[in-house]
Amino acid sequence: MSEVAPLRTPRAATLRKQEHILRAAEQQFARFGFEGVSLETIAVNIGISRQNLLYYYPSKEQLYDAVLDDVLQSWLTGMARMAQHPDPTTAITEYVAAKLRFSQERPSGSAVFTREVMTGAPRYAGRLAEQVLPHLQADVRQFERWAREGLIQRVDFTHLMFLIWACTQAYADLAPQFALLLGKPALEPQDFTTAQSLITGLVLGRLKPNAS
Amino acid sequence: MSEVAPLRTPRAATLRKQEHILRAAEQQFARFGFEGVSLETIAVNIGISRQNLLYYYPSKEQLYDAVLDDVLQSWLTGMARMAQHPDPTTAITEYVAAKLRFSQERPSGSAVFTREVMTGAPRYAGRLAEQVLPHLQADVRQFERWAREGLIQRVDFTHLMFLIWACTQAYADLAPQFALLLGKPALEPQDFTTAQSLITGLVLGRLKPNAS
DNA sequence: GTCTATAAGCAGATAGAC
DNA sequence: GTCTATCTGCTTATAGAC
Repeated sequence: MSEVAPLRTPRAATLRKQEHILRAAEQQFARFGFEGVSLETIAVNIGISRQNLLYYYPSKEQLYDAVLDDVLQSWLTGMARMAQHPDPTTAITEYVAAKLRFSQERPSGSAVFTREVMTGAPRYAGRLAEQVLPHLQADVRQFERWAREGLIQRVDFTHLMFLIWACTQAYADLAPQFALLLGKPALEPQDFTTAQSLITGLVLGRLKPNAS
Repeated sequence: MSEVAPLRTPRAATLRKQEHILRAAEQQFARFGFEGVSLETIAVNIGISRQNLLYYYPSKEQLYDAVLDDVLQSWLTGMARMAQHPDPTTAITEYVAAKLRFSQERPSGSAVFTREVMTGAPRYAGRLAEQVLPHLQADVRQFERWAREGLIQRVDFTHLMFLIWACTQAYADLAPQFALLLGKPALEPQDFTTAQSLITGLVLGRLKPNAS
């Protein structure tokens, strides 16, 4: 009976260590994908042994799933927020800004997702459909509402969301390439500002009611 | 002396087999990245042995380099073509169309690149700067010329190219996710048509001289 | 909780027979 | 050119001492 308590309520130190492992794993999976990462690399990266890592996450697959779940939550909140704004200009501007901020502050999160999708999402197709699809549909319905109210032009809003994702995620996934071609070691805050106004301008310009 | 000929001019069968290996490798590297692919998998995929594959490509790294080089050539021709068109509307429309066609017909090629870039392009940073950068600069100069002639609005053309790449490549790299969210097993020709008019509309709408 | 030791398997690459 | 055999090293995972 004295065994029950420690199992149900892990100590703060345990939670912190799990979080630490999770972040290190996110960065490694982002760069090399599930198959390309060794638990040894993740472990030494944060100064623990491979065996100790396996104590906290019993298998490589469970660790990977935990990383994906952690990233997904950050994604969905942004999508949920857009469906609530009454004004399309504000909603879109803030959504693009939030998505780009995520790319800037946590590029690994975006990259893990992109890699998973590129392999055909074998480990994640289910959760993708169950959790992302409802939010996507809610956002598309919001676009349709704005269109009916005459606030925006009508286009294929699902594909428009795909393109917003593509543009904002590129500033995480393809950041090394962009930086290289800009002749700098890494993207600077100014590049994200430029990207934000450019992406927002592209989308809002196309949706403006009086435009063709 | 009779040894020289076969070494210098490989027979047609050899060339065909190299090409066969190259295509199989491209698909595997696209899905699983350099570290995630085994030569065994590539070999059995086309019905040869791992050792026989190593006869044609002496190492995994040389095979990977050959794949990247093959893909890069297809990329650069499209970029070179845009710098030649006198009319921005035609040039941009055709560039987007060509880029999307590549994503549709050869998604693996795009994915190998994206994966390489996402790992920080350790094997490819040099060639990226040497071969892609000149074409990017030529295209940006063409945009600047159009802007001086009053044919288009002035924006940050380098980042605009980044966004065009992001949008068009997403229809290769993220195609599985898009298809899943659209409720179909794979993207259909109609989806690429929708994407093409949407992307072209976004870019041309923003560059239209009389728009803000 | 963290360690050492080790199992069991697969990777890339080479040597040499045919 | 294609094969069998083999080397070396690294991978995930487990067993068990402390």
